[in-house]
Amino acid sequence: MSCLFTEYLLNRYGFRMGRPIRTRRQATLASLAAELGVSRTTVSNAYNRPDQLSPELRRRVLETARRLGYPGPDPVARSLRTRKAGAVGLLLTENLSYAFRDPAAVGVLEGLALACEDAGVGLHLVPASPGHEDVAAVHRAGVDGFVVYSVPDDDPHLAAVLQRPVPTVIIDQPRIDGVDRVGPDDAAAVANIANHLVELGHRQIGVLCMRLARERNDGFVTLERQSNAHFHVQRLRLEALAAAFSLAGVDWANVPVVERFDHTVDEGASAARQLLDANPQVTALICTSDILALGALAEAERRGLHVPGDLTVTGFDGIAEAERIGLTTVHQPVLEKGKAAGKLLLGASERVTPKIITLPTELRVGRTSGPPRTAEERWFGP
Amino acid sequence: MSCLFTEYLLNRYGFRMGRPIRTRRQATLASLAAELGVSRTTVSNAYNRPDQLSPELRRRVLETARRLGYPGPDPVARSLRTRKAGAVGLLLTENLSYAFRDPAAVGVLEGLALACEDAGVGLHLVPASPGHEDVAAVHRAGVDGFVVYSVPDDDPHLAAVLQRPVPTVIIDQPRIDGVDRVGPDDAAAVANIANHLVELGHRQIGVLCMRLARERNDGFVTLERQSNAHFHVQRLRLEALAAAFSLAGVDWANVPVVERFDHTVDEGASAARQLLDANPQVTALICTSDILALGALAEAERRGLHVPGDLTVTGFDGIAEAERIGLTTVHQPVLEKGKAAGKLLLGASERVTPKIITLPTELRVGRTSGPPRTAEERWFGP
DNA sequence: GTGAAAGCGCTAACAC
DNA sequence: GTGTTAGCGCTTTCAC
Repeated sequence: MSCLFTEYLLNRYGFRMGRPIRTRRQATLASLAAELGVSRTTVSNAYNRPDQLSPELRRRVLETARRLGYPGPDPVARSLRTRKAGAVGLLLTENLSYAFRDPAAVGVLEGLALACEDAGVGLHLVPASPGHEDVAAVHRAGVDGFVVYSVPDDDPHLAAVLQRPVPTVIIDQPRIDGVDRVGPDDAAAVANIANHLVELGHRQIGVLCMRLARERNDGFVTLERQSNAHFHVQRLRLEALAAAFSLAGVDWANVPVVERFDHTVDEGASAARQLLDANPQVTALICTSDILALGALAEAERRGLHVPGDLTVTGFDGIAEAERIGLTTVHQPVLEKGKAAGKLLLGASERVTPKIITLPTELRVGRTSGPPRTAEERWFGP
Repeated sequence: MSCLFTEYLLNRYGFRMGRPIRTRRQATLASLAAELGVSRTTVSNAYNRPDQLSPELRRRVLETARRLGYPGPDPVARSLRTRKAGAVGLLLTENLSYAFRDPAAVGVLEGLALACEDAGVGLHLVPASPGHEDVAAVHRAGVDGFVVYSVPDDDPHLAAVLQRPVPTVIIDQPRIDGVDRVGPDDAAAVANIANHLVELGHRQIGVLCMRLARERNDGFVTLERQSNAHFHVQRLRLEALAAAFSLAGVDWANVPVVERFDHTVDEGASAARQLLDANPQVTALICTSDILALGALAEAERRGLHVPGDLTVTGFDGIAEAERIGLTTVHQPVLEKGKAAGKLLLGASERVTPKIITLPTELRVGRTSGPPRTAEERWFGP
């Protein structure tokens, strides 16, 4: 341990235990070569092509490097020369906490990280502040490609990414012609859940959805805002719901839809409260994410509503906690989504035609959906 | 949108819609300068020091850049020149899934990411495969510093990090002299929970803990393995428990401790099963993480044990789900941990004396701990 | 098996 | 306000 410590000081400050060495951090491949009386090529080879040296010479090089506190070839200089950064960038705009608090997003992140790990490349999280239009961070990122996860179609960071001369893969949204994309079959997924509710007999429904644009609008959503949503996944889900319920005779214009900017369980609860306060007749609450659904369940409990007797609640994503409590939801393979994006990107160097990967989803009926009670049952018990 | 598409193709492949341009990707700061008949400095200034140019000239430069498909200064070349990578590396060895499945780890990640975002620097996840001793990834990472999160003290990646001439901050473990560290006051935290259980009257206890070393050992843990653990946080927690219960007259040598390599709810359940099968007399299960505790609760339910009547279960970390279900646990400010590490690192350039930050923890008594039932009560009801 | 030469693309003094 | 000069530290043909 003490050895690690000593070396750390030596490398970081250029001295051992208070005894300063000539100059702080000067060792370089060239200086090492000079010290050894060999050429820079040889030193470089000692690190990158061990088979091009005699083992003995190599040992000497490494040994001297150690003595001089040379930490090996500088990664940045190497990247410049080889034109490979050894990292892929990840852009997830609009509030980092959004990403890390959502297990579905974390799943994507994990999948992507695994794919990167397999390929031995780093994953560079681009600092894209929320309001802050600090596009510079995108320009500053030394990466061989970008993965963009679920951003609005008018995101300036996205525009900056597309300007960079490297391949890009978009997960979920937005859809851009000519750019690789990985996403679930949203329309089918939502149709599934809608049909499930229709068959159970629900006609009085309400919807809780995530943000539809970059500006905050915590409250009811007009039809216009629904169809102008800049997050096309949310737009698509609403459209699919509208289609399915219209077919069942429900007038979509009368279906209350409540939006939340922040994606948290608490916001889900408050959204449910807002919706139910104004529409107590609702028998089913469709949420466009499990997180929101978890909040809706909490609110149902607070109101003393029995689920699913008094209120059916459904989610979207299939996160672990939802599964543990038996939430009816649409499961999507988030890990695979991230992995697929990673693989697509890492293999994208040569391809010219863009690739679209659509992942399957699965309706998982749990304990939170059931037929609505009749008014009679509601008053007099089942 | 179509505009984005066109530009993307132009930048990535060097042509517009199938019409190839001279050579694929040649535009560079120098070529731009040549085209414009100005010096490279001027072009550089157009991007980095807008105040050093006439607005008119700057407009012309940017306009020409756009026409030529010049995507702005190459980040890697810039990094080489400025000696700033604009990113910090994060090392979390030993299975990435471990990190992403554990909300406590995700919290740290989030905090760190927020700190980076504030500073406008990227967060570079170093691909450190589990068994794979691919230390090269550490050497290849173009970063200005490293944060190391909870790795064993004999981790080769850690050794490689300390060899790099950049500042380093370690979160949780290991402790290394001379290296900055951020962590909770583990000993106090564990003592708290131990005293809570002692006061409730528990003397027949069992412990579920996370991996203690790099090799897998799913099962009971000898005293020797406990005191040789390479993850000092786990070692410390066990030692603190031993101290507290010994004081209460419990012979620690007889306390069953079950270890799990993988950190998942399912493994927590199986560990609980293994422990309770062999020690049915146990009245309290102390888990060194909430994840394991969640599993223990599931197993208790499966066995028909009433919590806390038949079995008390405690966790560690204070993750959101634990809070929602009322788990008795020790809460630690994971987000702050990540943030503190980030700030420490980002401000570390000038400091020479190492800094240790200890974060407070808090015992949160929930619904899963209570006094043990007497044998009589167990058979005949409360 | 080893070395010399030629940059990768950029920024930062400092002079004009 | 603009240009000249020097590298940042490395890899990579291609001769020897």
